[in-house]
Amino acid sequence: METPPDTTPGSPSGAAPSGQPLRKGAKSQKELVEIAIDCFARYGYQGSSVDRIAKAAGVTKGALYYHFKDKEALLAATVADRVAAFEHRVQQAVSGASCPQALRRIASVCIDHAQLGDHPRFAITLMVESIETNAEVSIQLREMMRRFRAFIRNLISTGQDRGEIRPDADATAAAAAYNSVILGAEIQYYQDPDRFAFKPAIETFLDQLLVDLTRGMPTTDATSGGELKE
Amino acid sequence: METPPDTTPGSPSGAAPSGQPLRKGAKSQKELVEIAIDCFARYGYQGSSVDRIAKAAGVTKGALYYHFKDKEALLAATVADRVAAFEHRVQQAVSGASCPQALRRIASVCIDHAQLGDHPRFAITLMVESIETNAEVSIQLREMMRRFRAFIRNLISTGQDRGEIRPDADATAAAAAYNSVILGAEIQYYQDPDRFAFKPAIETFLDQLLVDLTRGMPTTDATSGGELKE
Amino acid sequence: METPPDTTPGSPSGAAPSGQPLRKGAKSQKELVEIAIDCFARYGYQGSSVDRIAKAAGVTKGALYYHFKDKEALLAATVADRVAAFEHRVQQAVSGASCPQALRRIASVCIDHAQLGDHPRFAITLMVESIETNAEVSIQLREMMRRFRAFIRNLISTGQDRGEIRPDADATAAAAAYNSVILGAEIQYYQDPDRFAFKPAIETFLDQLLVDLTRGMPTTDATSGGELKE
Amino acid sequence: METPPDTTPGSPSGAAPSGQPLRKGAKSQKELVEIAIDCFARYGYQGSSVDRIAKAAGVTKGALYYHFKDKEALLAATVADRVAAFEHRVQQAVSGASCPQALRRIASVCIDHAQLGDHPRFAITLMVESIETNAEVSIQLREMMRRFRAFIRNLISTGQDRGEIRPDADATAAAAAYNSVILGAEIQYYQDPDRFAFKPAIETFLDQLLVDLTRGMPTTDATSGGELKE
DNA sequence: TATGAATGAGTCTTCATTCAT
DNA sequence: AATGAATGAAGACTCATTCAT
Repeated sequence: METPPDTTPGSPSGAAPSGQPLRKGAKSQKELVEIAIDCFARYGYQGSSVDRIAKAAGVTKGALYYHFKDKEALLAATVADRVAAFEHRVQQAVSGASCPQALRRIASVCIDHAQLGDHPRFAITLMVESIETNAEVSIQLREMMRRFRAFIRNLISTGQDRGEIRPDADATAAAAAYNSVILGAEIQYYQDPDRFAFKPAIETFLDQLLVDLTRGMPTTDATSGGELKE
Repeated sequence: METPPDTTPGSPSGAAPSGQPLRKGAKSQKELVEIAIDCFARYGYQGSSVDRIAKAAGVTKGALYYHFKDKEALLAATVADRVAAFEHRVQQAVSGASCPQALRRIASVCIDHAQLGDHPRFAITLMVESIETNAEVSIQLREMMRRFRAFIRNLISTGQDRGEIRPDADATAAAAAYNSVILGAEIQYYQDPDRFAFKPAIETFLDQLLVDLTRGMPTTDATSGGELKE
Repeated sequence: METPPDTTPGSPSGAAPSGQPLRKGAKSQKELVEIAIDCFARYGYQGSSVDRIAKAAGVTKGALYYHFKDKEALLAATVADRVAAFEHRVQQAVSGASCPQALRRIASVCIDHAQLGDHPRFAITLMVESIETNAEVSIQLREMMRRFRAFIRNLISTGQDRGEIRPDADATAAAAAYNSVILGAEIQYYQDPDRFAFKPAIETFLDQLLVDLTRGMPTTDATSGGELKE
Repeated sequence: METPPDTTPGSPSGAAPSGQPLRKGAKSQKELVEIAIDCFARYGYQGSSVDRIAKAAGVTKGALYYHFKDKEALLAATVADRVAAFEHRVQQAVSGASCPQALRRIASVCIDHAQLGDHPRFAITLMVESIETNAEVSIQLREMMRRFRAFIRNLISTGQDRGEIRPDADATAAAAAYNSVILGAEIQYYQDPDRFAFKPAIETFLDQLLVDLTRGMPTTDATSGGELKE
């Protein structure tokens, strides 16, 4: 069970911070969080020693402790960051879309998110790891999932109100299924990126879901999954 | 990140073994594996110290090391056990069923498995944790998932050959979606057993999937998900 | 600091025990001692776990504990065995020889002993290791060395009485030097068997010693080191 | 096989370091090495637990691991230190001396070294222990011994070139004998400091050796071992 | 006579955390 | 704002020893 050393990344989020060039190893709090996210996503909380994170960031442990009370505080910061980013992204994706369109766009966002390696895997890894070992994080991530499911459910309900979705559909169950496919597909993709048919799995599901939800409704473009093409 | 102490379970497999009483707290190798599975499933590999497992089993660390070369060997034994059990269970479920029936039955088996707490969560927890930290286990679990997807794909292909499934369906993508819902639903269930609509999520998916796969085919009973009732 | 596994030796002392063929792994106390000597000689006391010795002997630890109260008792048995064997060998070598001859023969015995791998290294290894860690063994080996030095000293004194050795020689110092070369040469030989000139070192010393001790005495054959040829 | 606890020594190198007082029990890397040498010399590698060394140094195990990657790295540091110190001492001893003088001086250095308890026994203890258990250290010490033998051999060869030593002497064998006596005498001295005639043993050998090597050569003062008096 | 199973103390090592500077 | 040095608790693993059979 050894884990390979982390290749010290530069600023992971692309462009260097504008303005004053920070001195040797100096990192802003935000950057430390980004790097911690990378570690936690890859190795989990227990698998990421403070020293490993510090080394990946090119600073000493002391620097981390200067910015964060303890390891859990660092974790909390990363979780908060990821949750906010995810919800922001989802909000962006749906603005002004019909329900079917929104469902396709959100899925698309999740796929991109997972494949572009922003900080993929983070939520899933921590979700699984923290269920029995870190109540606070577990609750935060559970709440995030609840909000996400509620969001999807609302999307569908609103679609029903708008006449885009058949009124007798079970919005809660549909949302649960929707979430499940995305989550399950992501895990399989992380586990086996070369052989798991990531996008087809989600597209297949979406096609079926939308056929089902819009059965007997006036046709819209979005029903026939046009937007998921890369 | 404290984890509660494990309440020492009695012989987990039900009745005490009649006959020869071993030494104080003596446990057979098989029993040790069962208990280790419990721990790994709950706390992950890194979260399960050898001492914790030993205490849960009511033996000392030395006893564990007598039976297993090291912690990884114990892990390997648990993984092998779970993989075999899962595949056996799936085999059982499908014997003599039509494709649609088989897909419903396998889902049913997974749901029961997850809810009855046999040793739920084990595969998912280890799958996520081991991706970057334990190549051997990661490979074993990846192979298991590949086999499972191939199995589902074959089920569908066979269904196509038999005329149960529409011939132009994409068996690979359908299998990937099928796997995804189950996996994703399980995680959400473990994370939020009280609020996640486990069975409805999977049923909703299955109904849609089977409607899609059997479109234009002669109707069978299994299409209308009768068997998923508990 | 890993040590290679011991290749399970058969009966190391050559011929199988006459009479009843012992059953699987059964070993006489004598045989266990021989094997323990091998281990202790190679890896030292601390480096030879009871399990390692047992495995080398093809028995279980329990069997060792049946024959010997504890690990130290086994050690004591090996030390006693080696000390007795060494002193016996030396006694044999000198019987009926003149002092110079005896000194050559004893050296010869030591060289053969070291090179033929009877149980070489044992005394040295244990001597060095036990100085601070095992008073009993240390004393036993110290006594052995004292006896050996006294023996050599007596040999020389007797030689002086007999007129073989010049009377003003310092028998004690000569004995000390004699012992030193043998001991020091053995260590260097064990450490570097391919490159250390084992026999020449001792021969050179012996030649000089005997020239010195017999200075002004009537010449004997033994003075001119004939017997050390292999 | 119990070993007495080490009496925590103060700063072993004499006066306390003036100036900056470090943390409670803080020791410089150099000091840790000195203390480790003491322990290894006395109890060997296996007999010196990291905890024992740490306690002897008045620090915690963690402090040791802060400075040295693992126990073997600490060992390596001690070996390197000792080898360098020994070779330096020998170099010093011979500068500008004739061959016979040099041989006497080096012996003198070894005797002082052993008796003044600088860090005696270290090389011998580790040499014997590491032969089968630590290839790296074994090689380092073997190389040191080879260099030392070569050094003595060169000394003699040079003496031959200069006309101090008889040209038909076997320099290699003489060097081997020289080394052997010193090594063997040291061991016996460590084993039995009260009763082993340390200096006489070596002097006796040296006298004989120099008589032999300078046979037929113009006399020098050094031949008649004046300098070995304490 | 010997084994298989187990114990508990001890060993090497890691890690979260602290703190003087 | 950050570092270097250190701590102490915990973790993986070993080992001498015991004992029922």
